[in-house]
Amino acid sequence: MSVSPTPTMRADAATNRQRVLTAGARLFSEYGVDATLNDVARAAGVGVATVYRNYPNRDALLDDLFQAKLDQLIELADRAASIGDASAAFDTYLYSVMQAHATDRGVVPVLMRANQSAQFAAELGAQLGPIVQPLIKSAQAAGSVRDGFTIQDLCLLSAMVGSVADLTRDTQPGLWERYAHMLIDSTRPPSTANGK
Amino acid sequence: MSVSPTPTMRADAATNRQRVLTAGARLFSEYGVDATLNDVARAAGVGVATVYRNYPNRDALLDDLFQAKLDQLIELADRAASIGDASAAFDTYLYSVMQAHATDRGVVPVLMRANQSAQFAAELGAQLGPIVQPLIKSAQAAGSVRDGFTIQDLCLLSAMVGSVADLTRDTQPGLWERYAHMLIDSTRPPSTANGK
Amino acid sequence: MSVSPTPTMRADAATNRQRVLTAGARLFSEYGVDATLNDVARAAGVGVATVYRNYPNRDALLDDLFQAKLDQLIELADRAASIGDASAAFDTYLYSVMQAHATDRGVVPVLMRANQSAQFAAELGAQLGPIVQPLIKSAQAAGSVRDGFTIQDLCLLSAMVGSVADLTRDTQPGLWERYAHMLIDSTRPPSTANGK
Amino acid sequence: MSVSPTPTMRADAATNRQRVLTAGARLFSEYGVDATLNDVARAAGVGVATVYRNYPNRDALLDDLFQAKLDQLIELADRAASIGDASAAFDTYLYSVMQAHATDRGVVPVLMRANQSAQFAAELGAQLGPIVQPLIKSAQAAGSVRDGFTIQDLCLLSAMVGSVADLTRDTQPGLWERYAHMLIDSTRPPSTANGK
DNA sequence: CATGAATGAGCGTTCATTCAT
DNA sequence: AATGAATGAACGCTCATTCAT
Repeated sequence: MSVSPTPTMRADAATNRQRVLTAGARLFSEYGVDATLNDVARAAGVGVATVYRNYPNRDALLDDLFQAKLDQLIELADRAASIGDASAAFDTYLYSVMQAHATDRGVVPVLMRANQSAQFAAELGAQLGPIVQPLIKSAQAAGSVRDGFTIQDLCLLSAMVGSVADLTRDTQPGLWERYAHMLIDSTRPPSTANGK
Repeated sequence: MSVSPTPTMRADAATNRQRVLTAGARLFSEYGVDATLNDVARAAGVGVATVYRNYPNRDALLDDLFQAKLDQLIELADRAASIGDASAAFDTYLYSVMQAHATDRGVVPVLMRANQSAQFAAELGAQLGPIVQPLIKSAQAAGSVRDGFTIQDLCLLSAMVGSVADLTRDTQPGLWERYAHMLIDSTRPPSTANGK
Repeated sequence: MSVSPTPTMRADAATNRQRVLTAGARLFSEYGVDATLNDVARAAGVGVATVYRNYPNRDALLDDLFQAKLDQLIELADRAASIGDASAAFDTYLYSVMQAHATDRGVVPVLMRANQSAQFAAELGAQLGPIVQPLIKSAQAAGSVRDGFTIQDLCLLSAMVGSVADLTRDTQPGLWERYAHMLIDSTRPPSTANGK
Repeated sequence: MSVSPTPTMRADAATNRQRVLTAGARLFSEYGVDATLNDVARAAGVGVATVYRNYPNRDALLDDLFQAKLDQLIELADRAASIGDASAAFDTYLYSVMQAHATDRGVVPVLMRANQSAQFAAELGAQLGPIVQPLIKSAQAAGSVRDGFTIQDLCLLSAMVGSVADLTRDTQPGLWERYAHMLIDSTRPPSTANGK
């Protein structure tokens, strides 16, 4: 006796939604957010209408991608959190996020909607905060990150690296790293005269 | 006693060309480079074809805007150069460029073509270099700017501020200044154990 | 029992493609090849994009029309070939092709691309040759067509009739027939001193 | 001492009109009637408005070109008429007109408006008739041109050669001559049983 | 009266979104 | 529920024609 037809279909539907999401992430990552939905559909191996069944419009897909990207950042944070040394953990995390921004053309436009919509901002804070906040706090306690450094700083510093990468990708592909390091340095506490 | 007879007729055409340029600058500044040429024409109060007469294609307009923006930066540099103190001059210049990026959405996409085309890069270097290079050198000599800091750094740091401004304009309009200061700080020489 | 499942869906698409083709043929036939693709779309009762889905550009539509017109000529040739008398067969064919050119403004510009592109010329030769060549050969053997008469002659003679029809359609609709007969006569072998 | 200013200006105006006409003739001849009026103006070395001052619209220029081309045909007729032998005179004239059509892309569209407007037809008949009619008549009297051959035949036969030239110019530039000869042959009287 | 800059309707084409199958 | 063909508004751009100089 089958477990009713719906579960099966749900699985199918869920699969399709996931395929669209994955394809969208990949295309936006490689070609930027200008990729057309037809391209996404084709890449996902489904019809356009399937995309629209799952996402009423283009933005809805981006909204969902937001969560996906966010998950990615959380994953990175979890990994960094497992590092013993607080300073290293923070640096690792910040650098990995910067790298994500630099190599994935989709992160900025998808994720930074947080800065344009309170809803996204709240979402990001709620999900990322509990993991990243401690990372920052610990690093501050360890003296490797200045006071007043916030999660938003972390996000925007990374976005900046992403913007540099965007501008220089074609001509100087690795250049973003120079600025990544500069920005990481800028998170350090201001040096006092005699160290301490 | 008029200098030459032709300018009379050109006056109108030149006016229109200028109106197109200005309108383009304004639209690109406010709404980003995605503004359509029809929009530019409407904003300039001229027909589409007038835009196309002056600028055979979209890029040509950007090219011209490039020069206009460049002139703006040169103007800023000249002003800064007139400041006696080398450190203050540098800081003033960098900040003013950042401000330009932050308040004008057109600067980055128009000016940063330098990072995508050798020709623009050369132009920028040739025109800006002679004025800005001394600014940097003097500040380095004065010990307020780290060695290895280049004009490109200056451009990209400013572009970063522009990207932050882009992302936060709607919700936190003045936020870019926070990052402007952070980045200016990052141009300082690394602190030695006992400071200065 | 259906042959295959796909045709079902294709049916609609194929219908539309056919409608576009037909509308194109009609418009080009009546108004010449200058008819716009928007006109074709409107005449076909479909949106512009439907035209573009089927034919990425104007030439693609002409390419397809090329084949359609070619099929028409082949049909005419087949019909003529079924006539027993070689001379009558040739005359019938030539006249019918001339008639096609005279009454359909689209034939010349669509079909005569053969004279501008080797590819089309080859296609035309390959498809029409095997049927028309015998027609010519037989008529030559029967002494009603001069030696040296080629398929190209046949095409160009017909095109000429088309051009006359074009020029005189409005004022003297049937005039082309006069020239059709003149040209058909010009295919006869040169008369020898003592006739037959 | 100037002969009053107006005559001078008239001369200027007439000169300009002539320059436009000449430029139009040349451009249409080389590039076909699709050449833009701006092109014509530039080629004539005048502003567009000067073109429009002389010709209220594009067609008006073509109308005037009509007369120019007509003059050309008259000139050819005059030359042919000076040939002693009636048959040779006719052949020469017909061939030269065909040549004009074949080498001048403008002749057909400009001159053949005669077949689309009674007015032009009348004009053509009135101007060309008195010179060409005798040419035909004499050739008919000499037995080298069939009865019933008219001026219109002459025009349309030439137009046909022009159309062939148009179609084959790019790939087989000299081919039109083959058809010119064929068509000239077709003007001969039908051969009787015993020839001559 | 000559100039050539300006106009705007219209072309070919693309893409987010809808709808028939 | 899934497909992909169909839609039409909108873009970049051209050119016959008009108008300010």
